[in-house]
Amino acid sequence: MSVTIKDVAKAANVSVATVSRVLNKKSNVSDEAVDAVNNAVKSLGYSPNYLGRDLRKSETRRILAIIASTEQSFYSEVLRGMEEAAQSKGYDVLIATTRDDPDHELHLLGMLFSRSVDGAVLLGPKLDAETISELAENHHIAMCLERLENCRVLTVTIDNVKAGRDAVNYLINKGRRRIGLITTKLRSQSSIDREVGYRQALEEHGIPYDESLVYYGTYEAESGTKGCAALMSQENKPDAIFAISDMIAIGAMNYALSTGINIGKDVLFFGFDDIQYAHIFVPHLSTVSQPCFMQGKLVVEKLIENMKSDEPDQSLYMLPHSLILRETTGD
Amino acid sequence: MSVTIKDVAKAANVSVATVSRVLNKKSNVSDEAVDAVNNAVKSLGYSPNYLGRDLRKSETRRILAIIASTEQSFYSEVLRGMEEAAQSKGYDVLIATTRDDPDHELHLLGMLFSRSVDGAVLLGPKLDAETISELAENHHIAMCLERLENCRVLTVTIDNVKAGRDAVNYLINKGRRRIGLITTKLRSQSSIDREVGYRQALEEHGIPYDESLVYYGTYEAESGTKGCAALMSQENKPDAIFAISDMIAIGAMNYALSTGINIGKDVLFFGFDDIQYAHIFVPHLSTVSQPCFMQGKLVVEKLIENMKSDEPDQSLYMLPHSLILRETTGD
DNA sequence: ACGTGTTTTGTAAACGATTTAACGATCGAG
DNA sequence: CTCGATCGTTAAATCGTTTACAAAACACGT
Repeated sequence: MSVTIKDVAKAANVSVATVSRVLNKKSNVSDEAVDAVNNAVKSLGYSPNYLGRDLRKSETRRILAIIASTEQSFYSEVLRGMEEAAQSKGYDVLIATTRDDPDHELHLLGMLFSRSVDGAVLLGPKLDAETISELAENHHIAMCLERLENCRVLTVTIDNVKAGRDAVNYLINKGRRRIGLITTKLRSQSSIDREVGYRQALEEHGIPYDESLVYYGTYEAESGTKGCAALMSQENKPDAIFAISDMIAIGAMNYALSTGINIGKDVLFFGFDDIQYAHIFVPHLSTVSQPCFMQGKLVVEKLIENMKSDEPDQSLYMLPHSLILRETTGD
Repeated sequence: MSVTIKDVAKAANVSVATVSRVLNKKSNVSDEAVDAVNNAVKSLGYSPNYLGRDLRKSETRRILAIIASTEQSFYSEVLRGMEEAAQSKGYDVLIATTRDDPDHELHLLGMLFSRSVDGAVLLGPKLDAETISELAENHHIAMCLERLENCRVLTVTIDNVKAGRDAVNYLINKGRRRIGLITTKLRSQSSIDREVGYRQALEEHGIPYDESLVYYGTYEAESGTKGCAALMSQENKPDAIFAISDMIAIGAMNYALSTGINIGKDVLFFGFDDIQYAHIFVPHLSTVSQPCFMQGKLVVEKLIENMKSDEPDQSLYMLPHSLILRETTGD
């Protein structure tokens, strides 16, 4: 059917071993042989079957990035970082989506178990810590953006507790005391951490925690709108709102805009992630910025190191975040 | 090193053929053998090496989606459609990004040439029509969202000419005569087509084409802002603006908002794509909606059909679009 | 006991590459 | 002139599966 290394060997009048050596730029091969092989390759339009090659070498030089969906443009920079690191080591990055289904996530990890990729990075896993820990014992798995409590897996993320604390501290230092929190009911560790940070900031300043200022919704913008409406329609209105994602913050601001609230004066808004729209939406949103590119780069670098070593690094790396101050905090 | 089918065979006291038969749920194998194999598999923690399997069967049941970057959340629905179709036929979808580099796009297609995937779908290719046509002669390639002039490749997209015409006709029917166009300098076929549609609509209504109403920029929101500023600061101001993407339209509206223009009355705005932010941004954006999910689904269905047939379908399928009317056209 | 037909099993040959071991040729040194 | 080292090359083993083919086991009617 299709042209194999044998056909090339025949056409070049050498053995398959010689063809292989030429293709892999090994030494010990005469100039004439090199030319003959290259000509044969070109004239036959040969390209090597990697299934055969990978089987023999038992490595594919491919890494799988498993994400929930491509919807969050937020992942984009992380993936770029991953690709940068991968490329510099001669690896490719493939992406697959779990559609928020743990079973499908497991199915995708099957590519790892069945040797179709050399390693996998989970960005926002749906599987539980124990399952992942066990799988990571025998396969090269890492996590990025999210950490999991008690998970024995190489992880690269930021300190979400501190980030939440920093954001809320900033609002407090701006003289605000009644700070609303809009978060999610279904909790990822990062949203839990951010809420913990929120509480710590209040505590540091002796502000009592008030559950009427906290709204639990979903990750959608609409949920932010609802949350803002709920918080604003009660007696004890907040004078600032911290949303655990920019999307939620933008939804919340939509409500504020529609009711004539002066954003940045009457009520301050703080988001999280610094997505593209955070500085397109008017008024521009103050937010916490994660080093996305660096996280992606680091996790792949460490993962590849692990693939070479037999004493795998299971550390938790936390990269520094920063506050981006824009109009919604009056800056 | 790792456990193979041979180890399982030994542990279960049967031949490798029997193990293979059990694993592939073939008939003609006794219940005792099935049990013995399953137990061995479980106790050894065996999972089959797909490199061996794929090599033997010379198929991987994987399809590669090649996109420019994961930034455009726009692709998300298309990919979901692709996955839906793929899954129902027992295929997986992998995603890889070209980073707008034709060389890298070719490198990724290498996965197809080297039999690491069975087919590839290009979403917004950087390679030229002739190159793609040639490659498609010997490999299973399809295109989605974008078409290429004179490209002999299975393609699923919408009729961008008609879509552009429909959008502009709508503005004209709202009584507008000076309709601005904000498009891009670096042209994809779809943006060319949309501009053609713009001209056709003007012509149909006897409105002369006025090049001072057309701005050529980039795909960024900022470019929309600049474009709007340019169009609005001249003498012959437009009374409506058609942007070839929502992102550009939102950027354009940012300028309008900052200068107190009454969007939806003084100036109407029409976007393209119906991205998530089109109905989050205030005022809500009127736009052209593509059947993203369906395009993804169809292209994979047709591609898989092609993989089974030896007379590959190279048709151009154009799915119907629709106009979404919101506040920016006064609806 | 024997042939016949039906399951169930095992053996061995692929699949397409890399790599090891072995070979003959060439060359320099003693 | 011979021996050992070096170089270019080849034949064959190997990677982990699937599967065509053959053999074995079993059931059954005669």
